[in-house]
Amino acid sequence: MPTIAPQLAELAGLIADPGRARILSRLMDGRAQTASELALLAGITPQTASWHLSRLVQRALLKVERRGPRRLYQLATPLVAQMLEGMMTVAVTGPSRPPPRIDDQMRRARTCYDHLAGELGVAVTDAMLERGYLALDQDAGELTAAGVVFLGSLGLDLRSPARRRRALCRPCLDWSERRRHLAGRAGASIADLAFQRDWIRRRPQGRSVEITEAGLAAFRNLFGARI
Amino acid sequence: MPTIAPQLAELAGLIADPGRARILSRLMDGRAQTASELALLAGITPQTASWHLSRLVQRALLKVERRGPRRLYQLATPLVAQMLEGMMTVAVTGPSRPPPRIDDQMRRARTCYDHLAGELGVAVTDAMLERGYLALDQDAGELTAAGVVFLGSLGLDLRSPARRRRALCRPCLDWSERRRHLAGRAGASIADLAFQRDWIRRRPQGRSVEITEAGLAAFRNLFGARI
DNA sequence: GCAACGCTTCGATTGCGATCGAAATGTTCA
DNA sequence: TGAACATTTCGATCGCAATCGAAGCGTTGC
Repeated sequence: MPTIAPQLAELAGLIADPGRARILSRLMDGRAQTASELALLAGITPQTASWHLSRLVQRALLKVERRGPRRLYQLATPLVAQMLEGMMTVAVTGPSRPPPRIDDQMRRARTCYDHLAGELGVAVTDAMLERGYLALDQDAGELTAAGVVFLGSLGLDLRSPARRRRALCRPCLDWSERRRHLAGRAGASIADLAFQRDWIRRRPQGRSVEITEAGLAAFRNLFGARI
Repeated sequence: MPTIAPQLAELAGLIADPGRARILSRLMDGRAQTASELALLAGITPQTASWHLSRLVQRALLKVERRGPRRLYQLATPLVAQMLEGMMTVAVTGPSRPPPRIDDQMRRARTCYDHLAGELGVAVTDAMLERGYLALDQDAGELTAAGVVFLGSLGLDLRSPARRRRALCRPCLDWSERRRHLAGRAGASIADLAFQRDWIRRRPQGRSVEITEAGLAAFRNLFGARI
């Protein structure tokens, strides 16, 4: 009875190394990084990092792009990000885990591949739930008619890719807040909007984002988020 | 900058062993198995299996229940199943992976923790999509009004747990068919129904299920599934 | 063409985890 | 209480993968 267990084990083994795990979680925001940057981040020498990166690329967890003499690495597909997101969720949901000391900026606001996470992500999601724009349960979610109208008023048309379908969303379990927040196409659209309108800015390194003055006002007034 | 990378690596390391991976994928159907059965399945001695199982329990991937002199192991939470499902998806989505030889029965019909998968799961999902009962995209899904009515006619009331919310569903990427199929509360309800009405039966071992004569007729006539 | 730089390949070392035999523990039933 | 059985603990062995120094490769720019 051949199963996929060997492939599962192989995949897990690729993530099981601390250095590779650091690299992968750093790339969770979808941006690309050079090999040197990743080596520095992972606390290993460039040659070791190179070996790790080549394995990750070969197994198609990462893709690489040559930019001049340097190579830029990033997650191969959103599917990989989603998988890592699920693993992180379980990783912090453990039994009597020592409370994971998480970077304050990271906890405050960050991106989770394509959508908002941290206190900001949860606050926005809570506000949308309260206003009846959204329904989320354990493993599925739905934008209400009022929600479609609301996002439409912000200039987001979530019907664009496939007009026969309504706007779709899914819940993502936040590993710092241990609360569900909005992901999926709706979540990604809101994050895009926030960057476009300069409500949030990426910090030079790390996945955390900075909430601007305008952003704080927008999230509070437009969304009703308590943040 | 403390991150969750170490915990991610530790978790992955727990899945990275072939024996443990076999055990985990065997338990993906949510049922419990004894330590001996799992040892036999994984092809290792009972003492080695015991060591693996204790690690999995300690890290809260499994929970154990004592039934007389034997111990029954099963996945600790649905969250773990969902994580493994995501990993399996990536595990078979690799680049030039040698075509994973998958057990025929397994490919035909199986359960994925709480919902239908394999050809059967995909066929039922396709039929529901065609009839406009369902909308699925990359990472979210939605039951239409017609879908709620349809499932209601089968005796399924998906509003029960929380009446303020509509019936919710999510897509699950099938690792044998490489196609999306219905999961979430709606998917689980349909699978429950199928077991209750004896449309499908669990095979003594493994996660594959047998489609009964009545089941074949039901899936074809009631759902319009081409199977 | 040559130097500078980023990255990769090679080779040798090291440490940790998987494994199983042997023995201990625990549970049920007579 | 004692026998039968499932499971766990202990101890020793073994193999593999992570690591880094040194050297090689490839690209860019002068």
